[in-house]
This record gives sequence, structure tokens and C-alpha cells, in this order.
Amino acid sequence: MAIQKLTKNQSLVLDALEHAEGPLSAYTILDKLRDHGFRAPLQVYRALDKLLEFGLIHRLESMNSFVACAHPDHHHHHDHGVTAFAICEDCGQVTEMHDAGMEERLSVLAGNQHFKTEKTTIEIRGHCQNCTAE
Amino acid sequence: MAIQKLTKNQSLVLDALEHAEGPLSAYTILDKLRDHGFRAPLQVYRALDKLLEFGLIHRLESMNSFVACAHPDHHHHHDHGVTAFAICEDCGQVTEMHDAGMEERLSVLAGNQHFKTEKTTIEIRGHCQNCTAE
DNA sequence: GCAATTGATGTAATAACATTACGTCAATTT
DNA sequence: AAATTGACGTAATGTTATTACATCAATTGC
Repeated sequence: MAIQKLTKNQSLVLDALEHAEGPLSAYTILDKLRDHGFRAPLQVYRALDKLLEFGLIHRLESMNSFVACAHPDHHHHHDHGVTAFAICEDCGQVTEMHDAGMEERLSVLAGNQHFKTEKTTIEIRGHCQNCTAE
Repeated sequence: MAIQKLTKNQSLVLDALEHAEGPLSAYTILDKLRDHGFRAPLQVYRALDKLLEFGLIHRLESMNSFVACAHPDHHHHHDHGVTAFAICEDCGQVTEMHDAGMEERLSVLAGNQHFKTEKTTIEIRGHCQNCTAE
């Protein structure tokens, strides 16, 4: 797929996510971007939709929030395979993980049901190494 | 763990989910139970919380809704391992899947990060066999 | 060039999902 | 009988997401 130039709003939202410590909700992004002229949720949601489409960000379903992709290809938006997220409930840090074996198992499971997969969500909630050590 | 007697509200909510075609949102449940005296969201959410705790229902994170567990043990609430859900975007049908290989991969992934897993969400969105055939 | 289409934007209003706060009541414990 | 606990009821509010409608700039087709 060809290079994708981002619009101003899309760049602002992506920037906010890339510079954030962890995942942000749409409304948190909105607040961060008020100084840049954002006034309404839709401005954020529209940008998020496009960024998701381009594969530059991910949505974390279990916490209604968004993170910048850990290994974005800014020139060609691509399909990473299935991504699993480890989400620390203490510090909020999110780790992206990829695993061929995992994809294989999911593929088999779906195949058993003759199910046609469109999108797969894998989110592991728990405690990261730092927050486990006491 | 010992047998768990459900309260009236919990039974009503569980019943609604068990008799539903597919997943229900909390507010849909509320509407279904208005005739039984439900007036406020909290009545539903409190029951849902307990039913989740007892392992009698599941929450589908990607659609903010709830389903009755496919193989409940009404006498001893138990820990099924990881459950993967295949969710049909056409008909709404949800299939529960379990797989030891998948759990193993997840366990390895988490282990690699020294991550302590509390809860794992796996949701596959797509099209079921019926809805794929045209 | 100019009309038509397309895609991004702005704004307001509303819908959908979830929680906090506060008070009551019944059962159990001490 | 007092204290604790857990379920319940109600209201208000907080949070997340979408619908509806209008404007504007860029592109396309004639």
C-alpha cells in the first residue's frame, strides 16, 4: 500500500499517543489537544478511526482506550498479524506481543468452527515485572 | 468452592442472559427486566458483577455486553481456563472456545515478559459458518 | 474553466455505557 | 440487642461514542 500522508488532526492525535506514557482515552486526547483547536469528541474519534485503519495505533477493548503502535511503518500501512497486549493494571504500561504459535492456534480454533476471522483481540490484564517486584 | 445461591436479581439477570439469542448489553437487560421491578442500571450491574465473579457469565469487552456461560457449573463456581470467543458480526452468535495449546502460548508470552496474568480476553470478530455461506 | 464528487473538518445534540453517593433493610454475628 | 455484613433502591453524575447537519478544499470529469 502506498505512503499515507496524515491530516493535521490525525497527526496531532498520533503525536499525543506517541508521546503518552500509556494508553489514552478519546476524551483524554481531546483534553490534551484543546490548545491545538480541538473542541469536540468527533474530531478525536475521526482521527482515531483513520489511524486504526492505517495500522498506526491500536485500540484496547478492555479499557476503551488507544495506544500508538509499537512498531509502526509510517510509509506503508501494513497488517501486522495478531497482536496480543499485556496491560499492567498497576502502572498502565502496555506491551505488544506477537507470536506465530498463538496465531496458529487461533486459526485452528476458528477453522474448527468454520468461522471467518476479521479481527482478533487479545488482551492480558495483570502486573508487569516492575510492579510485581515488591 | 461451595454451592452459591443466587439472589432474586441475580437469577433474573442470569435468566435473561440464558434465554437470549446472543449477548446483551446491561441496558438491554434492564429493559427486559422492567416488568420484574428493575428501575436502574445499578441493579443490573450489581447482578452482573456477581455473576461474573461466580463464573456464570462472561463479559465481551469488544462489544460491551454479556453472555451466559456455555457450560456453567451452577453448584460450584469454577475457573474455566482461558476462554476465546468467536463473535459473528452478522448474526451476533457467540461461540465459546477452549484450547490448551492456546493457553500454553499465552503463558509463554506472559512469561517472556515476566508478566503476572490476572485475566485474559480473547475475542475473534468475524462471520460464522451460517453467515458466511450465501 | 467549471460542475460534481469526495474527503476532511466544525459544531451541537444525543445516545450508550458505567459509576458514585446515599439511604434502607434483612440476615448474621457477637 | 448492638454491630456487622450484604443485598437492594434511587438519584445523580461521569464516561464513552455516535448521529445529524453544515462548511470547505481538493480532485475528477466534462
